Amino acid sequence: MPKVGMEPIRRSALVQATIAEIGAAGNLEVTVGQIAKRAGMSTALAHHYFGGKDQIFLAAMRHILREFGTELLQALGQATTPFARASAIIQSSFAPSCFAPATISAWMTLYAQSQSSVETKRLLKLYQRRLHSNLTHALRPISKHPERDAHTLAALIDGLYLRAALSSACDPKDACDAALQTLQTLIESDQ
Amino acid sequence: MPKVGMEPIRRSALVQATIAEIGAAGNLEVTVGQIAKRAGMSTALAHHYFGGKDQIFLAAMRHILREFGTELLQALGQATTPFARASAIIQSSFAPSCFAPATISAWMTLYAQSQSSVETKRLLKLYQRRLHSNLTHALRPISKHPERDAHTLAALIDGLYLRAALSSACDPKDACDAALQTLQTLIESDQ
DNA sequence: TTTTATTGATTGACGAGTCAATCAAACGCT
DNA sequence: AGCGTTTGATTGACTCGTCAATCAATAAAA
Repeated sequence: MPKVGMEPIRRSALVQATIAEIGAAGNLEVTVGQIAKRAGMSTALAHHYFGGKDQIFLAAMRHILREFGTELLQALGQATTPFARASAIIQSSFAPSCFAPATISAWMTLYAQSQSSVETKRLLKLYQRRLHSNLTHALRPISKHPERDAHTLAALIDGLYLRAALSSACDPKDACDAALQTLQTLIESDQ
Repeated sequence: MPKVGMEPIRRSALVQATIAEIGAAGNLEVTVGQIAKRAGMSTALAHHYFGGKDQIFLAAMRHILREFGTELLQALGQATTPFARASAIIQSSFAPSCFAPATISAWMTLYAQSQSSVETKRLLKLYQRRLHSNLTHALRPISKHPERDAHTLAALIDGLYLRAALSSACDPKDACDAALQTLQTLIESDQ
C-alpha cells in the first residue's frame, strides 16, 4: 500500500472525517486524534499532511463552501428566466445538503470563528459576496432596486437558514417558501 | 473586606469579566483563569460561586439576553401606534449595545453552542419566541398576515444583524434602515 | 539508496476542577 | 464587654486529564 500519490487521498479522507466529526460533536471541540481515527490514520499523519489543526478545519470549511458553490452553479445553469435564477439561488440555499448536521455545525462555527480568525472571516466574506452578486445579477431585470433587494434577500436567506437549522420545529421547506414569498413581494412592490 | 454578602457582587463581577473576555478573544476560547483574573479573584473562587465553566458562560449569556430584553421593553413602552411598536422592535435589535464586540461574540457563540448544549439552545429559543411574539402582536393591526410577516421580519433581523456584525463594511444604521424599509414593503403589499 | 508513507511513543503545555488551610467578620453565650 | 465558635470568603498549590505537535524509527516502493 505505501506507494506514491497518497497525499490527495489522505487529504480528502481527512476533510471528510473532519466534517463528519464536527457534525457528530455539534461544535469545534473535536480533536485531531478523533479526526485521524475516523479517517483511518494516525494523528501524526494528519499533521504531516496538513501541518496543524487550524489548516485541517480551514480545508473542511473550504470544502463545504466549494460544494455549495458548485451546487448553486448547477441550479443556476438550468434557470432561464431572471425569476427562475433568483428562485434557484434561494432553493439552493435551502437544499437538503445544507441541512446535514455536519454542514449546520460547520456553518455555525464559521460564523463564530470569523470573529477571531482572519482566514475564516475571509472565507465567510467570499461566500457573502458571491451570494450578493448572484442575487443582484438575477434581480437586475425584474427589480426596481436590485442592489437593495439583493441585500435584503441575502440577509433573509441567512436568517431563515439560521432559524431552520437551529430550531428543529421550523423545517427547511417552510423557510424556503418564506424566502420565495418575500422575493415575490419585493419585486411586486413599486417605489 | 471578607464579610458577608459577597456572593452577588462576585457573581456579577464574574459575569461582567466573562463578557469582556469573550469580547476580547472573539470566541469561547477563554479560560476560567483569565475570567477570574479580570474579575480580581482566584479561579477557585470562580468555581466556588458558579460550580463550573459552563455555568459561568450560561450566566453571561443570560445576562446579555436579559439586558436586551429590558432595553426592548423600554422602547416598546414609548411606542403608541402598532407601526411604532414594530419599528421599536427593529431599532432595539440594531441598537449600539448589540454591536459591542463582546455582545457580537456572545451571540455568535450562542448560535454555535446551541448545537451541542441543550441549555444554550433553550436560551436561544426563548429569545426567538419572544421576538416573534412581540412582532406578531405589533403587526396584528397593520398586516394581513401577522404571523407570516413576523416570521419573515424576525429572520430578516437576525440575518441583517449577522451581516452587520461580521462585516465591518456594513454598519448597523444601514441594516436597521433595510429592516424598516422591508417592514414598510411587507405591510403595504396585499395578498 | 533515495524518497514517500506511516506510526508508536513522547513531550510539553495548558486548563478545569479540588482541597486543605487561612482569615476575618458575625454570632452566641456569660 | 469579653471570648470561643461558627460561618462565609478566599486562595495557593495540586491533581488529573487532554491534546497538539514532534521525532525517531520502520517499511516499502521507485
